[in-house]
Amino acid sequence: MKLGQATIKDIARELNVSSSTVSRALKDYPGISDETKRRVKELADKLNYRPNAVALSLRKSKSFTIGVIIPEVVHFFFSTVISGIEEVAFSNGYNVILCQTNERLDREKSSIDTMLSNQIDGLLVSFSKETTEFDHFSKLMDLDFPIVFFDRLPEIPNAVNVTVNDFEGAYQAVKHLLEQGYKRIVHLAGPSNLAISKKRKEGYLKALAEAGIEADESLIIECPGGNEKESFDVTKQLFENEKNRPDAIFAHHDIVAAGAMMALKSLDLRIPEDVGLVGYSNWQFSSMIDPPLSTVSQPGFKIGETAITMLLEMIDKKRDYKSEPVQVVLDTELLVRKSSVRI
Amino acid sequence: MKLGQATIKDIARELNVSSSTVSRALKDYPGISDETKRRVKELADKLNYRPNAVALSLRKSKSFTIGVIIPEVVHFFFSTVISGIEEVAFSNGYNVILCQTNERLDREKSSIDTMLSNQIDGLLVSFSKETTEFDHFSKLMDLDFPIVFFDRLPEIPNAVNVTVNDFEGAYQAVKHLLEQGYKRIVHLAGPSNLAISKKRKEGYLKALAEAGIEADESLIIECPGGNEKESFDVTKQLFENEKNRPDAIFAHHDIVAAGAMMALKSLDLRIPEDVGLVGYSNWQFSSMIDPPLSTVSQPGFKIGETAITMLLEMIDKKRDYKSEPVQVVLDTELLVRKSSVRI
DNA sequence: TTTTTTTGTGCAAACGATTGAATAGCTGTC
DNA sequence: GACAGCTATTCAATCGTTTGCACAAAAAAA
Repeated sequence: MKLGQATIKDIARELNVSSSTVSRALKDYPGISDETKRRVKELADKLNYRPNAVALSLRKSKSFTIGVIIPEVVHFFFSTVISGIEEVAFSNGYNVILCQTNERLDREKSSIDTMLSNQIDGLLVSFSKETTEFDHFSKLMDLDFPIVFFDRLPEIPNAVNVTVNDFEGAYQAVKHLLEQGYKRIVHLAGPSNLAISKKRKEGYLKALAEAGIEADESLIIECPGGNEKESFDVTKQLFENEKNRPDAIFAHHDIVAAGAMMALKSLDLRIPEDVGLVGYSNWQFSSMIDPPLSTVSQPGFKIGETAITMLLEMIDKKRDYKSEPVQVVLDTELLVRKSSVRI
Repeated sequence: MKLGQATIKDIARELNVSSSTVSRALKDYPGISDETKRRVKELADKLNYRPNAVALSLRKSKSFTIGVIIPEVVHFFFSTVISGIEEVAFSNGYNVILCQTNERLDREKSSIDTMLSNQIDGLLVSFSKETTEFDHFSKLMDLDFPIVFFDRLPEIPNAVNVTVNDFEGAYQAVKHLLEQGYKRIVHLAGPSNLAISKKRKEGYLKALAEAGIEADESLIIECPGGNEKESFDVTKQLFENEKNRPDAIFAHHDIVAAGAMMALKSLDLRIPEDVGLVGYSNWQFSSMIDPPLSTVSQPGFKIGETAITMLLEMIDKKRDYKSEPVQVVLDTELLVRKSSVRI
């Protein structure tokens, strides 16, 4: 930056004092005469002096910048998380530098590299779908570098993380479907390598088991892509045949549910009368579609807030997360809308 | 950062050479013996040396970081823009630091301040709804600091910017409604202080004028909040009365349209048979609601890409935007879906 | 008046990397 | 054997800020 920004040196030269004096005067150090302080501050004001954060970073080995790694900004859930992160970071004087991996491991690794050379003070991570080994994280953690994982959990012992109670959320959702009298419930599952997918599936299974219903493996279908096209096709195929047709769907997330909803409509099946439908994540559109989609809401903003709050505590060493690792699990909330209510 | 990151000095010490030698060896400067180069590179590799970007920034007065100011991440449109920005920035070795203003001017100003003290090389801005005077931008521009505005245009002569052709988009949308035989078309408008709102309204007016229909001011209603609740209420009130009831809506964006759609449904009005509906921005959900919403799609990703490409050119002085200011206008696309087709 | 204490400033090194200029040790030439 | 010319390396300053220590002058105590 050219920007002719005034520096401490400029002030010092102009006032015929040393840089040290200016520095101290600006920070109201004791041992500087009131007169000098006044003159320094006055000039600083006039020149619109703004401390050079880069120089400060270098000097203090602290950049007041934290890195955020997420798969994709355009996922509504992630954008709410970012919003929460931003909010707390900003009010604590931290900057947020953002990298999205587009679900790719190589991008994840190189993003971390650039961020590290930019001397970030800590990292908030929701890793990519491709990430199955976690050395690039655990190496950093061994060096005491502060990392908080959110939403997606790494297979690293004692990793500090914030997630939602996916198991419970899924359990509640399916239990609700059962209470509404639905019997043959399909689960459109997420990518099997993500912990969240497993948790949701387990919740689904538990609810069935509790109701004394034996799980039918043919009703559990993985939708790794997570787009509406995929689930449209899957659902259409599943419900085409009248014989032994399922009567409800619990989807891994709302986009998947939306695809399923369209498939059901194209088959002239009524929702919720013929088929009940519950999604996950409470995407922005869920309440606006017809019928409004029942879903499990995840507190995205809260996740972001919590994660960065913990990260800042790690950075400031206010709490020793090493001896007392923390895994925060936030509650989900089942939002019952029209798509799953038939009694 | 503790991180015991190896520095040039560490390598120098270990190898009993000076830092300068190490620096030059790493960059294959001429005048360093092959033997030394080999040893330096080998050790650098072994120590996993990574240049300190902060030190570099300070030295070179260039941070390879650009700042992005947007109103809110959770707006789908903005998140696609960010995605485009991210992509190009990353592949050019730039970092993105992100601040959302939550539509507040004070946040906007203080964000810019922090970003500047972090020595960003340039700024991409979509300013807040509250921003009505632009001194905080024009001051910077006078100092030749690179800024590109997107989506929202400041009242600054010669500001470099990227927008979509909102006028044309709105015009096409309303023309389409007219072609479908709708006659009394409501416009649920955006905040009147934003240029985009004006442009869309003008497009609406032009289409009407062309069709020889006199604009009825009572059919143009501002929805400054832009949430579905607001437009729900407005729409309900407008359509409640059978007498002289409007027969179509052109909404300032899809959320507003979605609110209107719910209101219409609650009045048992059929879409598109009784009332036609077109939104704006092609939010993710628009294709998934029932009926699927016709809308004007804005190329968010492309906007991001274009804006940062121009910014990088300004930063690298590849092009002189000062003598030849540029205002890029990207085309929108009318996506005709069910909500507006009745013939 | 001399010594001690206080007050206000300045010096210089440091953070990590770069870079123009200086220098040391060669080899080769006349 | 003196000196030019080359190669490989080091010196030192620089970017903007902070901070331990030294130091001078003035004020207070002896």
